[in-house]
Amino acid sequence: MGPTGVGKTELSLRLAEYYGCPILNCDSRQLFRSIPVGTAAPTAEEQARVKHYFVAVRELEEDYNAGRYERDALALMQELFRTHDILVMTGGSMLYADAVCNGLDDLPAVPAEIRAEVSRRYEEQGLAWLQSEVQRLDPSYWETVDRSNPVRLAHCVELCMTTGRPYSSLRSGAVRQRPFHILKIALTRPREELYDRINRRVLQMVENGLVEEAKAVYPKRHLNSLQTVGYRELFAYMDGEYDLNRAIELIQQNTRHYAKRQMTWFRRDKAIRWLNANDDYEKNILLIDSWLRADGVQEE
RNA sequence: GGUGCCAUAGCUCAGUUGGUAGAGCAAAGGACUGAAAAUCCUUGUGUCCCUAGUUCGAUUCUCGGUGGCACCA
Repeated sequence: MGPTGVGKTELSLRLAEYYGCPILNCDSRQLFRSIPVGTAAPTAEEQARVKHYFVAVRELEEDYNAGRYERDALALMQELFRTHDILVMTGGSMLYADAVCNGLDDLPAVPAEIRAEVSRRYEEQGLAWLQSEVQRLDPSYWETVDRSNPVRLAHCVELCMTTGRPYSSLRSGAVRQRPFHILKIALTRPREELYDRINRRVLQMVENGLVEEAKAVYPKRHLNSLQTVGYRELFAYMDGEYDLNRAIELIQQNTRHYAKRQMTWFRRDKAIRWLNANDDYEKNILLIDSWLRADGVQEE
């Protein structure tokens, strides 16, 4: 793991080469086809070095989420562990990583008409409607939920409507035991350096054709998969809201914001072991190897 | 050269009928079990451009200066 732009790709490639194993992508946007430039997906050359899974395997239209990722990842890992002792998973989507490591509670899929209904009433009646519905349908969740967050409230209402039960009664928060050992590693580097890399990477993406890529998917801009840094700003630019330079500045800024949110999540996870992104790859790989030995995963 | 307007938080600006000031953005911190590159929450002391004057007290009024903008020559 590690914030966007910290340098995960190259270390994960070398680590996978070292152990002779494939890489499972854990990035909620690299999963999709059609947006490789803006999501900094592994290139053809990188994928030629190491077999990758979960890269460019979903259509933008698909309703994908962390729960589906958990199931897909566990199923694949069960297969791969038949022929590999070690697997590398890399990516910055923390909810997806947590879904694989700790598991999510079993929730039914929300029927499209319920989702549409909730979304319509929220648009018509605003946050107050969501708030009063949560108070009515799930008073216990109301006590703890972030009451200004429409996404959280809507999710609760959708599940109450789908199941006829309070959403909170479906939540156990239980951590699942996995049939494999997990070593969580995160890369870090000084913030100034990280922000500088992000700023430069955005410019590089534009040189690599990000604007053209965004133009190609512009007709699909309302899809959830395209509610993504780098695309939203360019869609707004194409709508004439501001010029290209402004769009680029905003992409840089929003990417920095994203990296900051990722850092907040990492700091909370005490299981994470940290690596300095400026250290030699060799040094970091040896360190990881020693952690695996200490955990009893690798034999001496 | 003349006249007018402006000078307040990193940026754009508001405001103080004279009692040392506050919004948005930025930035920082945080939350987050199915939209998660999403969504949401918290945090605002800064020679109020400089000098002198009036005043118990000036960022606020007056004179001068400096810088910027506009108009007229």
